[in-house]
Order: sequence, then structure tokens, then C-alpha cells
Amino acid sequence: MLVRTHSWNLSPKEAVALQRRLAGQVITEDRLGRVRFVAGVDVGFEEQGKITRAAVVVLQLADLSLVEQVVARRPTHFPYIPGLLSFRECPTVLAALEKLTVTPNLLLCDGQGIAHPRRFGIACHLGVLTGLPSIGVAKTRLTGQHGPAPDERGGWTPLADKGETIGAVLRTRLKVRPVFISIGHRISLLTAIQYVMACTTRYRLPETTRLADKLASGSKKKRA
DNA sequence: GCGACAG
DNA sequence: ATCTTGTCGC
Repeated sequence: MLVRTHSWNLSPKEAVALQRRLAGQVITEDRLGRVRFVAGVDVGFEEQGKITRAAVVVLQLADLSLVEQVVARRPTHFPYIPGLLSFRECPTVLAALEKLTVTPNLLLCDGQGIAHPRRFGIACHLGVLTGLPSIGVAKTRLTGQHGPAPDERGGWTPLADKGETIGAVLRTRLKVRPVFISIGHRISLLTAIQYVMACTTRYRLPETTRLADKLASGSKKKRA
């Protein structure tokens, strides 16, 4: 598939300025058609961090069966700085997305969407650059406050910051720590929660994320 | 100044 | 994220 892009050779200050500008392009309401293919995106590292490895898997939403999987590797060019994660991971993820022959209708990203200091986490960045609806699925919190999430599967409580709801703390399974869901692009929070649950079967994380994670980090020499 | 801090 | 073995609990 084709993707938009921009310079990635930026200083942290320039990156922050770009986030403030691109944040204005995020669409926070449902603007997605029928969702048939859902993609999962994840990133891993090789050579002690020297190489960034991005994996994208495309599943058929109906039965969560694997339709396509691609991997891309690039030299790591930006450090990990809380709030600027996308500048470290996007270039390689975009390279992987360009290899896809099937265009997904929705992107589930590993990290935050608008639940970010400048409301522009990696899910927003990937959504805006691809033009695809996207959702941020993070394992831990970056910013915002919240109460306890309900115990039952599918239960959630708002993640708030400065008076606004920026996401949901969602219990995907009974007795497991909740995940942090937030809007990436072209989708509402309620719809995002429904798709995340639709992609989650017997584990805490959605199948898209699990398969992408396996491809991004577990194929070189780890688990048997 | 101090504490927080996606992956 | 990554470096790393066994171990506690459902």
C-alpha cells in the first residue's frame, strides 16, 4: 500500500513542533467503512538496538485468520524519548506497510493514540500518514488519570487528562491487567473499544498485537 | 526543583 | 524495547 511521509531527520524540538501541527489532522469520529481486514503493528530491536524491526500482520476480522504478514528492518536513528516514540518507530513501520499487498481497513498499534501529552501518539501518527482508521492499544499508561477498571471482560473506565476523556482503561479478560485504548484516527472511542474486543480471544492483548509481536521479536533466535 | 515517563 | 532463570499462582 502507499503511505504519506515527511522528514524523520528531526531534533526532539522539531519533532514536538511537528506533532503539534499534525495533531490538527486527527479525525476523532467514525469515518470507516466496513471493516474486513484488521492490521496489527509492532516493533522489536536487533543488534542491541542498532536495528529496528517492524512487523505488520493482516487478519480477517470475521475469524481472525492470518491473511498477510510483512517485516522491515532499518538502522535505528532516533532514541526512545517518552512522548516521541513514533519518531523512533514509524519510519520502519511505514516501510513494512508499503510491502503490504492487502490494504487493511483498520490499524491496531502498539502504543497510545490521543492519550498523549500533545494528543498525538504513534497510533495517530500512523493513522494520519496512511489515512487509515487506527487505534492505540498500550500495555501501560503514558499520561492521564483513571479509576479502577470494572472486573468483567469488556468493562472499562475513562482515562482523563485536563478535563477531557482521552481513552479507556479496558479489561479485555477476567483477572488480567487492563490495557489502555485510545483513538488513533478516523474512529470514535466507543467504536475503537468494540473492535479491540472483537480482536481479543483468550489473551490480554488482541490477536493482531500478539501475532505482530511474535513476528517483530520472536523469530530470530528466541522461544522454541 | 521534583516526579512521571508508550516502547 | 532489551538484558535474563527460575518461580509463584490460577
